[in-house]
Amino acid sequence: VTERRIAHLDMDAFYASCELGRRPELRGRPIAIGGRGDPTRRGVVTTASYEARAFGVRSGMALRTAAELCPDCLFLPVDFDLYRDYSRRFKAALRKITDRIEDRGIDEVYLDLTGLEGVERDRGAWLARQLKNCVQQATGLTCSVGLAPNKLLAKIASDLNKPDGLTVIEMDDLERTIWPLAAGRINGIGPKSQQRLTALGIHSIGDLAQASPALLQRHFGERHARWMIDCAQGRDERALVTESSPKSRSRETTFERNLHPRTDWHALAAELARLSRELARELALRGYRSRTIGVKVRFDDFRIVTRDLSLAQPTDEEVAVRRAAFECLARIALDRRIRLLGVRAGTLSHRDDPITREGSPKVNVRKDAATQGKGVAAPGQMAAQQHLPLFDEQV
DNA sequence: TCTGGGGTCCTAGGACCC
DNA sequence: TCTGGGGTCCTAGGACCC
Repeated sequence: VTERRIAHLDMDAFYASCELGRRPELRGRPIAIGGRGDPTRRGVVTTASYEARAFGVRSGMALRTAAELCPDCLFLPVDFDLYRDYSRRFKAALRKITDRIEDRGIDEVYLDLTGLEGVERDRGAWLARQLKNCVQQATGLTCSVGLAPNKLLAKIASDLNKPDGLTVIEMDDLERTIWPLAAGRINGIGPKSQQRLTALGIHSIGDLAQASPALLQRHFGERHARWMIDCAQGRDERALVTESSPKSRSRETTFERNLHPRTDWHALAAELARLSRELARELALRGYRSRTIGVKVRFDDFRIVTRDLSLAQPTDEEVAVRRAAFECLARIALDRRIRLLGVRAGTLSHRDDPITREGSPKVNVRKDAATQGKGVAAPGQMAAQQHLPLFDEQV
């Protein structure tokens, strides 16, 4: 059994780099990409150039906050079409080296270099350099590559020397290089898990490796604990996932100001209709049909509520999507101002798929505040019911 | 007016079926 | 009267990732 050689490739400050590729005269200036490119409006930074990062600007930060930290920062609106184009180009270029590629979003991939020509010479470092050259030639952009015996370590490695990095990690490097890192550097350990680990006195990956398995099991369950221990030991046997079909599609909007469920009902309903229309059009365009339509609401206190509805038959039609979406919304008790509204289509099948099941889905009504019918209906609920016919018939 | 938009996967209870 | 054990589907929420 020969050890695998897995690379993780991550584009550097991707959105910002794409913008600079199109407007090189901005090079050297602090720039931040996010929202509509207007820091007085609602939105967050998706990517900051390294010059902007020097001022403390980070992704996820409110645009307004970024503008305060870095008054000279240039703000640009998100242009997904441009980034998708760059994304296609670097992935197509890499595909000439190997087709064993796992797509991890717009700016990341894993590649399995095991057995490729030239890989045995220096454990893959030369090939990893070729990956970087290849991306550079195809896009003019830099990336960072991690090379390791598995995905877990390759991912950690690619993050160690950014930007324009190339980092090789072997099993022998585990204690020296990996164990000192925070547990949150493991892909899959996010803020919540990190906080729970900290409460147990576990900070680094090394702490995790030496923690009592029984303790971890008590706090995280058998499966999760097993997984964390394996990660801390650098163990990861997962193969690359080179093919996958989408599970869901969605559309959502954060309003410029929080909307009142009653006084702003017209705007809310119009937005739900618009999102439904866009979603249906996308389904039809891509040849998908959905059997589960859902709605998501984020209130002004950031609480998120979702409602799903399974349909008798999969659909890609605007009217069916909209009707289901309004039914879902009517089941949510709208007792606060609304910040975000979204529509989701799940349980996707393809136009050409054979029909796998027929008949109606099970009726399974969950008891929640809006469906119990006790007492007075919430204002939003009444509004939703009142306006349902209007938007159902509107084309 | 701090906190986007688009995804995946997991869990868990109840319904329902065998 | 009391007692089962899967297995799947549906729904809601939550963690996490890019």
